[in-house]
Amino acid sequence: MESASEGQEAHREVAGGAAAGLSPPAPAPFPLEPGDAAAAAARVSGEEGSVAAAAGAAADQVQLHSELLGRHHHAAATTTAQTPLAFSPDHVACVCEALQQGGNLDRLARFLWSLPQSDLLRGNESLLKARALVAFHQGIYPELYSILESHSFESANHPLLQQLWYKARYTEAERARGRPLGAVDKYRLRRKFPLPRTIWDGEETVYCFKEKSRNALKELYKQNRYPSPAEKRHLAKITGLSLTQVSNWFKNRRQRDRNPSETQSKSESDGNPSTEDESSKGHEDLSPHPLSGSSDGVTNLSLSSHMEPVYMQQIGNTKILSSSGVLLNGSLVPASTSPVFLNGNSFIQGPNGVILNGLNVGNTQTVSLNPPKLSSNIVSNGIAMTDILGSTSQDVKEFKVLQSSAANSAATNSYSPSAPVSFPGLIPSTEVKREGIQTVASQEGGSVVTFTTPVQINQYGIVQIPNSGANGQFLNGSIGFSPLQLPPVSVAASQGNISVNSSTSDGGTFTSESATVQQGKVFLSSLAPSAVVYTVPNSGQTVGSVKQEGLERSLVFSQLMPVNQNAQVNANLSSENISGSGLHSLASSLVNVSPAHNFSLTPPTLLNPTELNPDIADSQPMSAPVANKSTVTSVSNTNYATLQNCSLITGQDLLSVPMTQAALGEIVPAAEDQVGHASPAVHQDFVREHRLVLQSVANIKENFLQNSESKAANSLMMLDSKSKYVLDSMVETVCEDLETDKKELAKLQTVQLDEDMQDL
DNA sequence: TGCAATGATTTAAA
DNA sequence: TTTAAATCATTGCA
Repeated sequence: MESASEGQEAHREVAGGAAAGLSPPAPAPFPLEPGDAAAAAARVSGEEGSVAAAAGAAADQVQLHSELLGRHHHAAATTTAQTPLAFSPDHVACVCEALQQGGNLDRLARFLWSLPQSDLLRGNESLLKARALVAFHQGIYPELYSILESHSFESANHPLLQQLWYKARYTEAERARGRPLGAVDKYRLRRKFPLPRTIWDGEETVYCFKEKSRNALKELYKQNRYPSPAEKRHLAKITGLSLTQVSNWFKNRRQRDRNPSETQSKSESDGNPSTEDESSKGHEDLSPHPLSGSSDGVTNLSLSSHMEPVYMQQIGNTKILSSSGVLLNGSLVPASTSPVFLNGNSFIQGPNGVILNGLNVGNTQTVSLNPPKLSSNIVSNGIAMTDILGSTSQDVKEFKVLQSSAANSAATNSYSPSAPVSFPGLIPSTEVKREGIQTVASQEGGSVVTFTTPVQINQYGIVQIPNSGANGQFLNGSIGFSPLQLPPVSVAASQGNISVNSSTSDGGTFTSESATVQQGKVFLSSLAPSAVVYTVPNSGQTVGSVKQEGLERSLVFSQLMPVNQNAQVNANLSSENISGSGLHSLASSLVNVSPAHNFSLTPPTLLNPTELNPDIADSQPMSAPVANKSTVTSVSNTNYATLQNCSLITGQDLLSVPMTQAALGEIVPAAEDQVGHASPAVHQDFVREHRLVLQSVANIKENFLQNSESKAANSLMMLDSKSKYVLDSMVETVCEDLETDKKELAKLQTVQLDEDMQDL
């Protein structure tokens, strides 16, 4: 039985068949009536009456057989076993099938009875199936069981034979008990008499769904509780379930998450505490959204340096670790203490530990941050704040800004789609659909600006404000939209929207769909593959500061960082996660990095980026693998400092390009190694990130390749094209001019883009 | 055998 | 058409 519905349907079919077509067991078989086989053969050959050559030949054979039958009938019956076979085995099978399909089991019984006991027919599956049908029809259940157990049937015949098996068991039990069986009785019979492997594929099922199907459903659910029809179809395809079953599963899952008190099972929710947490937190208040993100996609981790549970979240291509009380890429994880706000690509930990982007920084490698103060926390949703060069409030007056300032009490009230109340000072993220990005940004001043004309974003990450003239009214992100993150095609936004139709990107790392407006300025930003931006809440001083010390090559903030071969494994996945998901394998791998150096962020002082790192001023080329210095490229003057370009830029990093496919569709086979890494042959199910990681870490690759099927399913999770938008206020970023770096990066990325396009 | 978990179905609403 | 909600039917387990 493949599923509950199928099982139920199967039972109904069997019952119906018993009522309509399966008459009580026939008496002793009697000879085949002349013409039966001919008619059957004609039906098989085509329409009845349409004479074909094959049908004619079959008719001849039938005539021959009839003659044999006649002789047999009028002669000694003992000659049957010695009667030469008049039909070929194929013909016999053909007739059997035809009679089965015609539902004429009496005739089928006669036909079988008439056949010689020829070795040629022994093992003929159609014949065996016919014999099983007849045995069932006649109530000779031991023979039925024997037939079903004695031959390994093709999977195509399994459903029918399974029905026979169960129905026979039911009938036997009913006769023994003298009463009809209830559903539970039948179920217990099914458990008591499991299907023989000869008519069952052997795949274990749990509640009718195969475990791998359930895992696939769970994985997608973590990413997206409201899958699109296309996603549902794809999921149905890869799970072997029907679209209805997939829909029902999501429907039930959502419902039961909403009503944990009624149905929530603590034992069955993936062992994932965040799932329960989320359900109990009323995230369902959110309107349906393609990517809920939130804490659903969280894997419980145990970090040696951390007493609190640490969750791994994957949004698109972004893997995020967080302790409780961390705002992750727009998802709020409530905490009573030490909230840490992370942008999508980096990890920062509060006073009790360090989590960097994919890095589990152990006790010996620390990133010291000033104890954050909730009252001044602002979230940068994985985006690098980008200023508008030369812009003024007038310049951006066409942006529509919805007030959403956490620090501004007057503005905070109206904004609570997903914000737990226990997170004061945080500005919750806003779900913005990709296809129609509604920019809802916070602004300290509360002004409202609206785009009346499209905003254009060129391939160099420049967002041009319409009607702004040619004198630099751009949304320029020094680490903004990279050529690879946005297609070279400018995209337009309708009025009131900032629409970034990043058709070539689907990875969660693509945070280009971000906009922030504050203090009359518009920030459109994105993370370059090598850039990291994190916001450090401080004590509320007007000038924040960041100091970095000894941040060398080994400290990598890139999402896809080279994994240190000497990495210390500090993450322990739960058994379920380990067993079921390659994604988790990846995730665990990503945290297995042990930076060799420490750096600290000291109490605030306004630092000039150049002072912090002269390399910036020198515009050290980013041609891989360089950029080995951490750089603070901007310092907020509103309590937040932004670090950028802290990455160790390597070839891998530069090629850390998210998948270019648009949705949860086909897994795009990975192009061959772009930069000549050590692992040219990579499983094609992997998305590019996987591949790149694998290229870097051979031993991880082995883990990934253990189960390609699950990897494909997990890869799906990384392809969600939707991004969350964190709207913040009070964040002002000073962007550095990294044009030189950008150009170098652009070169490399352009090459990659070309190859991506070829992949597409 | 009871009960919880889980899949399917029905109904109403948007 | 999709969703939530309620409910039924089936499954799994102690």
